[in-house]
Amino acid sequence: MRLLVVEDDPDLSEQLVDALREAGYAVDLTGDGEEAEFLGETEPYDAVVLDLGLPNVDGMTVLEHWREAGKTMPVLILTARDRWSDKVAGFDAGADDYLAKPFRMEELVARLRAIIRRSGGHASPIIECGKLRIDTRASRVTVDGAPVKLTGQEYRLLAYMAHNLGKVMSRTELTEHLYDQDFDLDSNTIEVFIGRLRRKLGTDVIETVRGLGYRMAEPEDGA
Amino acid sequence: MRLLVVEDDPDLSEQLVDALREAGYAVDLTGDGEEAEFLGETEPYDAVVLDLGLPNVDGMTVLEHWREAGKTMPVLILTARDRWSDKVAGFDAGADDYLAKPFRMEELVARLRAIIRRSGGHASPIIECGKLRIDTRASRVTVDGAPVKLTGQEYRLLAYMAHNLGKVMSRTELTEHLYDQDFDLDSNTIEVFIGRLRRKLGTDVIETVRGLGYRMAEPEDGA
DNA sequence: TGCCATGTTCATCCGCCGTTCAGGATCGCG
DNA sequence: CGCGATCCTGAACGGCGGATGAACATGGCA
Repeated sequence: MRLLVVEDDPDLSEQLVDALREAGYAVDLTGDGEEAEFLGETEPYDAVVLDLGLPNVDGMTVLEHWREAGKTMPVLILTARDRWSDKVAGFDAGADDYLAKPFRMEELVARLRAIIRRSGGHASPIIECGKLRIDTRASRVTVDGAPVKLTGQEYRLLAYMAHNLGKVMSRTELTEHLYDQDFDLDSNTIEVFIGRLRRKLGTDVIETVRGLGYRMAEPEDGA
Repeated sequence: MRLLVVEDDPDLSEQLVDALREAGYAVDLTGDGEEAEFLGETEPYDAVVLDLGLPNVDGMTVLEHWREAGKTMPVLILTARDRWSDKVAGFDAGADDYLAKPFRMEELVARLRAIIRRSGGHASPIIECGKLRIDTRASRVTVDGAPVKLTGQEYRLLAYMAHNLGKVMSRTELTEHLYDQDFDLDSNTIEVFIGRLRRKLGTDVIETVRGLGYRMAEPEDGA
C-alpha cells in the first residue's frame, strides 16, 4: 500500500511518515499544494492524508480537483479542532474521513486502514480466498486454519494482491504500490517475494499470467 | 497502566497520586480543566479519575468533549457527597463509575481496577493464556500452577500485554502506558523487561513481531 | 549506614530480512 | 524443433532490529 501525505509542518510530517512507514505503508510526502495535486493525479496512491491547514494553498481545492479529475482514492482530512465547519465542507468535497488535531497516531492508522479497506469494497477486515484467510487488523494469515509466519514485505505484497482479487497485477504496478517514489523498477524483488509466498502458502494461490503479471483467483461459486 | 488524575485540591491529589503509584499505575496529574481536556485527547490513558468539584471549570463538560471526540477510556468521577444529582448527569455524560467524597483509597483502587478490566472486555479479574495465569486482583502470576516472582515493572508490563491478548503492541505504545508523561521514548527498557519476562515465564509466552512490537498469543480454539 | 533488590542505561552480538545476482527452467512463437 | 523472452530459484551479503549481559543508579530496609 502506498500513501501520499500532504503536510507542511516539519515535526508533524516527520511523525506521520514515521508512524505510517512503521505501519507498513510506502509513503510519499509533500508540503506543497501544487505538487500534491500533481502527485495525486499521476501516482497510484491507495490513500491520501491531507492537512487542510496549509499556508497559501487550499487543501480543499486540491481535493476537489482530484475528484473532478476522476480520482477516487480515499482521502483522510486533518484539520484543527476549532475549524469545525471544515468537516462538513470536507465531506462535501469528497473526503472519506476526518480527524481533528491533535490526535493519536494509532487512531490515524486505524482510520486509514478502515477507509482503505472500504475503498476496496471489503466490509470486513478479514479477506478469505480459498484456503487462505487474511486478517488485516492483526496482520495474520492462516492457510487451512494453520497460522503462517510472513515477513513484513511478504505480508504487504500478499495483502495488496488480496485487495485486488481476480485482477491481474503487473510487476511495475506491484512495485509502485509496495515501494515509494524512488525505487529501482527493474529489480526482481517482486518475483522473489512471489516465490517465497508460494512456498509458504502453496503454489496455487498466486497464478502467473505470462507477460502481464500475477493474479489471485477470487473464490468462485462454480457459476 | 497509565492514569490521568484531574484534581485541584493539593492534599487530596497528593494522596491520590501516592496511592495510585503504589498500586502500580503510571499517573499524570493536573488541576486545570483545559489541560485535562488536552491531555485526555492526546495521551493514551487507560483510565481517568475526574473530580467534578473543580473551581472555574466544569468537569462534566470536559468529559462530554472527550466522548464527542471519540475517546472511550473509562472515567471515574469524584464528587462531593451532597451533589447527588451529579451522579445521574455524570453517567449521562459518559462516566463509567462514580465515587462520593470522602472515600477510602482502597475502594477507589478497587473500582478503578474493575472499570479498567471491564473496558478491556474482561469479566473476570483473572486472565489465563496457555500455561499462564494472572490474578490482577492479587497481582500474582503462576505458570503451570507454580507461582512466579515478578518485580513491579515486570508485572505491569505483563499485565498490560495480557489485557491486550492477540494485539501487537509497539514499543512506544508499551512505553506510553507503563510510564508517565516525561520518559525517554527511545530507551530499550521494554526490550530488557521482555527479556526478563521470557526468562521467568518461558520464551514462548511473548512473541516478537519484527519491526512492529510484541504480542501475546490468545488461546486459540484450534478450529 | 551499608546492603540488597529493583530499575535503567550502555555496548555488543546475533540472526533475520530485504535485496541482488546468476544460472537454470519454462513458455510462446516462428 | 529451436530460439528468445520471461519467469523461477538458490545462494550470498549487507544492514538493521532485537537480544543479552553487565555496569550503573536509586531507594528501601535492616
